[in-house]
Amino acid sequence: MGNHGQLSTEEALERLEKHVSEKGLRMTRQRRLIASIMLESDDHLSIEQLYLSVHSRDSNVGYATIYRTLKLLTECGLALSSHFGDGAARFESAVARDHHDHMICTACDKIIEFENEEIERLQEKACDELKFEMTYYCMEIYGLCEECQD
Amino acid sequence: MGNHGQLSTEEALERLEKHVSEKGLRMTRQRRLIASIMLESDDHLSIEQLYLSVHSRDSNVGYATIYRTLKLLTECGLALSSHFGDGAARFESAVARDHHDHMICTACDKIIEFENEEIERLQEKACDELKFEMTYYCMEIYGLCEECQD
DNA sequence: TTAGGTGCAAACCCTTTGCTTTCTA
DNA sequence: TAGAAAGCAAAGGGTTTGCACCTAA
Repeated sequence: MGNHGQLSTEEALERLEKHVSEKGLRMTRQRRLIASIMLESDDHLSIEQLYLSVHSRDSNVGYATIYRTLKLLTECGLALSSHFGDGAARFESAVARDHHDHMICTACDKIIEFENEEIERLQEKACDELKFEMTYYCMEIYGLCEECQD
Repeated sequence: MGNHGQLSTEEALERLEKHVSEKGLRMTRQRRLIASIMLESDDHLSIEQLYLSVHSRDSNVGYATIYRTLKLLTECGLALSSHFGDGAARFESAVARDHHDHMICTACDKIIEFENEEIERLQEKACDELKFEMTYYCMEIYGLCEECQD
């Protein structure tokens, strides 16, 4: 992992531009817009939420561009995707904050975030033992949040 | 969690029958068939694999019944679903073995299973602290397996 | 006998793709 | 100016649903 450190949106955009130009691709208005909305959010955005935000600033952008840009962002480590409960993917900034995990309430769909360095250390140890080279991981705990327990 | 203990297929079927009758539902040939194939497998079965197995024993069973039965099995804790890399759901027996987690090689799609009680203990602790009542969890580590590391 | 279940096909939803037009480098 | 990206709509893949017929209890 080793992606600790809160990059600013500008620094993240630079990283994206660098990544893009290294791959012989091009930076566009849409990519910048989508990236900055994604990076400035603290939430787990669904594609639809993202689409709506983007659309409110540039009503020509379509879903295809959102999907394509998100793929780019994920590739270069600026975004992380999850599939809580599943159905649609959700994305969150990978650089605005340290890695964290999720508890998902199956009654009200609330998402509680938590960090646990000890668990991360144990995961790294488990990977070492099995000679597995971790790129990223996700841990999701499903159950009932305090309010939803009968 | 607390679902340690290797139930036999028969015991698991009894549990399913009990669950089904408690809900005022009915036990059918198809449900028994799908459940036993699912429960006897050591693998992470895709719906398609399951469909093929089931179909080879009863060629009338369709996908709809597989999906509906799997939902039932998941509900009563006999099956667990995951979405490795995502796309299609995969299911595995929740009672044939103790809980374990997965490392998924993003190059060759191999799935490595591992158990780590220490991590489970820390998860429980994290839940206690946040007053979250865990039903189940999944931890997936993505990366490269030994053979796929350049 | 009476809900509930099955099977089939159509519907759905999310995501990807093909193609033409537009724009970055 | 060449080649990548956008935008649209259509295609795809997995999953769910509606409905007529069947079956467990």
